Amino acid sequence: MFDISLVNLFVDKSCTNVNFTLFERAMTTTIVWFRQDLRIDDNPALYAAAREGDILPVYIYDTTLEKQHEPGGASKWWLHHALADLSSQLDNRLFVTAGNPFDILKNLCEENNASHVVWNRMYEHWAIQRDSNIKQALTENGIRVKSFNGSLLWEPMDILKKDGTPYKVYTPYYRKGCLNAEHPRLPLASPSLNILPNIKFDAITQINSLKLLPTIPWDTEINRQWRPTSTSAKDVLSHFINNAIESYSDKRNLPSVKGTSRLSPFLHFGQISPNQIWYAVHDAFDGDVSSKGVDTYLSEIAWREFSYYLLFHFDDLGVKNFNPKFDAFPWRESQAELTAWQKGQTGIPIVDAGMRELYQTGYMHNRVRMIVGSFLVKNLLIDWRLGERWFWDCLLDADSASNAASWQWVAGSGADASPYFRIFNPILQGEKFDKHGTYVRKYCPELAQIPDKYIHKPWEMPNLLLNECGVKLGKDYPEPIVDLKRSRQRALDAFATLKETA
DNA sequence: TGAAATGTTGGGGCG
DNA sequence: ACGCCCCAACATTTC
Repeated sequence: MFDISLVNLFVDKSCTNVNFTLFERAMTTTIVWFRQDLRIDDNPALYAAAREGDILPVYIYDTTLEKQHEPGGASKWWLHHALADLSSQLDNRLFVTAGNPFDILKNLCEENNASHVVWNRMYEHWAIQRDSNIKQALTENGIRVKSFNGSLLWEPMDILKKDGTPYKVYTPYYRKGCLNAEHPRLPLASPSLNILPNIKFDAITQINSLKLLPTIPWDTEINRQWRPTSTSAKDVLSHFINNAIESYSDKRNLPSVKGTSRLSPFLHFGQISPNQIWYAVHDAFDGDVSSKGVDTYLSEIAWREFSYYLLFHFDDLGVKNFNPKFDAFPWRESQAELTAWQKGQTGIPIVDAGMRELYQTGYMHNRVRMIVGSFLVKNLLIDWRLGERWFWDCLLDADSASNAASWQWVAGSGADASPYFRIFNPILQGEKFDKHGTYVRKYCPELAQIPDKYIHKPWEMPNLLLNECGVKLGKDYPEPIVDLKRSRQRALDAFATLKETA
């Protein structure tokens, strides 16, 4: 549960309207502290600051974070490029540095005679606490501080049940809570900026000094697949709206088809806002968003909101079972099996293809995320938190809210979770969503010659035929590390022990 | 936003 | 014509 006084410090409802007036004085210098809002358009903090006077745009790589809150390897890669992009849009006058945010902000205020600091809010508990402390300390130093909502359609504290408590189930949260609440803020125009100081930084050197890029070049495939700029985010969005959204509900589950928007990393870093997405979709369909594909897509955007909502109201979502019954769950410990899963060497083709896609490209198709998650938690009985950590390190779109909520959902320990007995059969999932093994063949090329009939279960193939396809199980491709049928039963048995103790 | 086990139905082969 | 079995196809229940 959250501390209400902290929330009050953190929230200032008076500035959630579009037509806010930030400060009384006509001309001021305002530090805009960029965090996960790396865009110029529809940026409430930047917009408010620009209307009032000069701005000093700053990005601080926070070196005071606890280890588990530091961005993972893939995230850092994206951040590097997103910062370079933002800086170039700010005429190479984004001040990039690393250290303790409070010290840096305070010094910058003094050096530049800046009297105001603004930022867009984050919703992790540690970030709320950090930001509250900074706000208080700066205020005590005579500096005025305002925070804004730049990353959510609906503020978590505004959507509550009639009894004043937060929703725990997605559908009523979205359909009753969100859709009946005030409409989300319309996207803000790009402000004209008067940036101080009037010098250009060597942006690349500054950003390079954060050492966000990998020392060994594992990012070649990632470089090929992604353009981590805010311009690219808009292109990706309009391409999705023009070409794919209407068939979204049919194609979003097919990992060999680009049927999803692939906007998640842009959203995570705030290179595009949910408001921009929301209204671009509404505008494209003249407000009629009732068709299957469009409705399904918007409800996925709302799942992201729900994840932030849960993280805000239940701040240890990423580390503690939402359903405490799971605290007694008999997780297995097997480093060998965890490693096999991480490296895509489980012997189950659709699982291995997904894990290899993740490792090679920094991304995994959503349907496959569910399949590999179910496999880790249910077939291997490995704690969902270990899966969460691996995704955190490998995903370009790693996001503490979505990651925590989704893993708890998969594990069955979360709010509105998939019931524990819903155990995916990766063979059937493969046959259903990757019928011809296109996806498997792409990421498991050693299986490329295997016919459709056996592509999701090569161990059932007669040895003679396997030889013809050039595959020797246990050598070219692993034997399955678990028996699917037996491990399914083992999971059900393990789950049954919870029921008895409950 | 499951899968497997179990139950039901109905057509066709066959004695 | 009839009963019986088989089994696919679908529905329901259970985990």
